[in-house]
Amino acid sequence: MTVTTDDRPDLAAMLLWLTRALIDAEEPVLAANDLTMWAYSVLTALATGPTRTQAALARAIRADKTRIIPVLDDLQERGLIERQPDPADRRVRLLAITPAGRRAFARTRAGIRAGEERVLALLPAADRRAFLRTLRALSDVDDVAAIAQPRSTG
Amino acid sequence: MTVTTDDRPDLAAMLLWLTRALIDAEEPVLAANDLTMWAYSVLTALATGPTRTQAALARAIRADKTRIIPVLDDLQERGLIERQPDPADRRVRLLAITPAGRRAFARTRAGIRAGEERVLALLPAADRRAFLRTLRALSDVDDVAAIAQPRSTG
DNA sequence: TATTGTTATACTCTATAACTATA
DNA sequence: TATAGTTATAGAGTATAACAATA
Repeated sequence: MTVTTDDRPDLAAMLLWLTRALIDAEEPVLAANDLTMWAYSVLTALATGPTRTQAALARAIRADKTRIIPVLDDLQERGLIERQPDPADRRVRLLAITPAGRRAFARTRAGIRAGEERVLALLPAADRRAFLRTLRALSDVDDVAAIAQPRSTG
Repeated sequence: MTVTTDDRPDLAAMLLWLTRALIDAEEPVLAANDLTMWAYSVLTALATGPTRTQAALARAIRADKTRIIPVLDDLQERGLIERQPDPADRRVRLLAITPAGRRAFARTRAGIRAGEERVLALLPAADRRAFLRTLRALSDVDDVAAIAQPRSTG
């Protein structure tokens, strides 16, 4: 035989179902902290990364630049982030998370991580470590989509 | 310290990015075979599972029952599936994949698996095996969302 | 000429409600 | 009274185009 047909669902299908289930499970946690998934995504990027401008933020969280504007408006109104004009480039608005924003982020992430722990607890410790390590490696890959294309090394 | 804050992105975030990249990569394969993601999903269920009715199919692929009707119409018109009234229950229409549908499915899945192989090839063989095994275990879990909820064991 | 941020709009996707025909 | 399948519609989510300000 020329092709090995593993008797398993497609990789993307398995990933999609698992991801959807986790995101569904996180919804109540986000709601309890008055955050949408996008708002949490923004706080995460500002709390953990060097993001400064809105364009950089949009790239960091893989969102359209127009997508996040209402989100930023809301977070700013609630005092969770700050937006200040950049004196060096007056087109740009510099973003920063506030102490209140950092607290909201920490609280929310703790809830989300707790839910993830309950799922990961289904796995033997060694499997769990290996899974997280490999998943992290794959999600660190620059352009998975390009690698999946034929002749991507042209 | 009471809580271990792993220095990593949230599980769901890593999964979501990886999944999106894979699905993006599969789009050209699906297009080359004149199938949407939902159509491929339907063919997969009918080719690999015991699905018989539309309601069962909708449950199997986690879609709303109204969601798949235009998809079934199209697949039937193209001769890739058959829909026949069930003599035992005249409300029901029994679904079946045709030989042509089976060929289209096999061809498409081969293309999708090839793309997945290129991504999985980034991993050491042992990591790859462990990742697939664990992912399969997690995606086989009945209700991940319920497990992620606090007090789910009531 | 290109980029940042913004608004408005159009488009896609999905769920909801309402219906029929059967059970 | 409940279920399978269908249709039409409304809602949410997203991207696109066009704009003003600045580089």
